Amino acid sequence: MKRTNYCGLFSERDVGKRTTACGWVETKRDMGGVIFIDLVDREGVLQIVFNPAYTSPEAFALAERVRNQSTLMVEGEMFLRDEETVNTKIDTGTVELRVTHAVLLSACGDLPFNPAEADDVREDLRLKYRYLDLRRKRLRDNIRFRHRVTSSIRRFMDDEGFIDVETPILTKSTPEGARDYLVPSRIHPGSFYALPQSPQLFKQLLMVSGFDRYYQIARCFRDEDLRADRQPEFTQLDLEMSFVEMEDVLTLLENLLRHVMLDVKGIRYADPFPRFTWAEAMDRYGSDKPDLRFDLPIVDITDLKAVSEFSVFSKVVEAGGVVRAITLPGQYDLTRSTINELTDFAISEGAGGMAWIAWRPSGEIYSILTKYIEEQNLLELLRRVGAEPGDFVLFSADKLDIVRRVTGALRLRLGDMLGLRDPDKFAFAIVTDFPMFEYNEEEDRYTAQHHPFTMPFEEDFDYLLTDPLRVRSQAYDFVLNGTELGSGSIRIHRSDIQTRVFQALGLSDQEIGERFGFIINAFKYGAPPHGGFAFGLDRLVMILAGEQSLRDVIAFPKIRDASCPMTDAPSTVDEVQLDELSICLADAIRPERDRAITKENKRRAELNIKRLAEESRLQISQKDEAGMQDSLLELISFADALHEVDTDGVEPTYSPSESHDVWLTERDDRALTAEDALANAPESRQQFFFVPPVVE
RNA sequence: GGCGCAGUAGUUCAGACGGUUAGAAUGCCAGCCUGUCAAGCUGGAGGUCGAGGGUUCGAGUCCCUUCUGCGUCGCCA
Repeated sequence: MKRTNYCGLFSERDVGKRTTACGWVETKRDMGGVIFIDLVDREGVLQIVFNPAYTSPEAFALAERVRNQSTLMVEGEMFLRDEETVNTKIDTGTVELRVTHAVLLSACGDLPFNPAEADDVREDLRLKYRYLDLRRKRLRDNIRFRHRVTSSIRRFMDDEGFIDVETPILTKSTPEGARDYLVPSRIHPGSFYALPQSPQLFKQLLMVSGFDRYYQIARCFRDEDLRADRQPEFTQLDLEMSFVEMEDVLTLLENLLRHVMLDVKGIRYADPFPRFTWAEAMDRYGSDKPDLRFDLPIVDITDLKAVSEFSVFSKVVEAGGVVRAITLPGQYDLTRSTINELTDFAISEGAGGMAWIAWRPSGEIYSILTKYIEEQNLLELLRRVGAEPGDFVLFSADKLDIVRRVTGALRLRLGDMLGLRDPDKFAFAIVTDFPMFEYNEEEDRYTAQHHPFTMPFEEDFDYLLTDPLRVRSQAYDFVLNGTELGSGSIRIHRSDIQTRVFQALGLSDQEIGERFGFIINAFKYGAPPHGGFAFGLDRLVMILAGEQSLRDVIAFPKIRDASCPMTDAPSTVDEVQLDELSICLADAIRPERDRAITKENKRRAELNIKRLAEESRLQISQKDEAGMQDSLLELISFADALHEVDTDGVEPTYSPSESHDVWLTERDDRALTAEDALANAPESRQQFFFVPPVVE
């Protein structure tokens, strides 16, 4: 079975040639005497024509009854189309294959939905039939685009001397970070592997081993709740470099992203990627992942005279808070309801309220603030925030972290409102100097903001145990369009510093030893200074492909409850498997599992032995009835179990008897002696199987 | 776990104030049709209005409970 070419790749060069094409029936146009079929494969569409003038009667009959999404192989001659029948919408629109012979390779049954026009179909249905869903051009294009991104990355990493090394999927659970996916060990009852949240420790150990430059397109697992941009298993480009400083890693990453953007999007970036320290990003954009597709900067006005004149502001300042503003150029005429919506939104983000100024083009300042603030001070304020007549200015005053959150959220909301978040624009940003720790109120301890292997700034070493919140780390993020693409850091390569960081996180010496002993140990045998990065490949592809959900760039994604509608994973397993793993389920989830048993009980009720007995003209006692019921149920469940058995690829069995079975065409020609045949008989006499008498 | 949106034919959707037999498009089945390209025309089948309860003479529509999907917050070093 050979095709001449992909459907979508035929051209006028093939005209006049004997041609074979294979593909899926996308649409059929049956004119009665002539039938057109759009045959598609991954490369595109080809029109094939059935006409009794040149098509065999069998092939024509096939074309009449074939249904959409069936697979066909057709043979015929390629013709140039008449000028008026050319279809400019498809690449092969100037030619058509006139079919002489056709084979139905596989018929398509009733479709749950038509993949040719499935863009609006319910997502859960699409995911249940993901193989059909993936026939859609849009998804196919996404998956192929993803492949282009990964190959571009691999080419770059290769050229830069990085070595692709695989790291374990079955590994050790570590207490920091996200919830682990656990895998029970059969050989070590009660012990568990964890699936890696990232190859973090292994890549650091590869640096200790001297590989110098490592990368991997690695699957990572985190057992946390899903979002449109978050899957429980996802893919990272993971890399690590030795004998480097932060600048080296940032330069490499920037070059990588430039390379990829040019490769897959044809976009060349003239300027260096904008860089901010964490504090700058938080102050100017109210976020550690600023969306730089638009400006709308946040401006601090805490020190202005105008602020001290308005008591709502001045009280905040006296309490150590800040006052900040965002200017919307040309938006002086926002409606009252829009302003109210923005105010409600600010309040929902934690603000107490939202003051604002509409500076009319006439120069009139329209605002409640004019009642409290002298005009000259108000003008100074407007100058500070860069406003001009015709602009709208809004304010947030509160504690620093609240103002950052509120202004950051407002800025994005305003960006959406004004249509500034252009999906065709790709704005990168680099954020550095993250705080080393943050305080976790729930656990009443500090946790690492990046991860505990991040090197603090040397000048902050002394605060590690005295004032952890003051410690900055040599960590950095790459941000694209307001989404965190990934993060990295220079790592700790000295065991003494690593130990102090663990102590700052509140880990006891014993915990440190048990959980991380191997890496602290490794650093005792000569470790290079090293640093690296990991970025979310799925997210990068999603943004570049212009999709809103990771599910549209992953071939077989999970849904919101982390399950897979197609395979029904995760699923319960039988007792035998659990026993082997020394696992017993909590009482609380038993009822769920006992559904199978309920089914059994239902069957018991349906099984009317008395009636069976009457129909068989048998008289049975009550005791026999119960026994019979049990035996029958046992038989039924045995049949069920047999039904479940996967017999694909199992050797057929043979009967030694001479009798013919019309269904069983295979024959076993081995000669069988009587001894062989009776080998398992409980009792045999003179080559006969002895059967004890049943009826006296 | 909280909040929001959605659930009506295989699919995508409409369904006023609660009122006859719940509609459309598409798909499916049958018939017609030799140049279509989202082919067209004629006819037909197809519904537990997510499920359960309530109010009512009467519920797709109102009320309560519940299930499912999506989004969002918590969570995600």
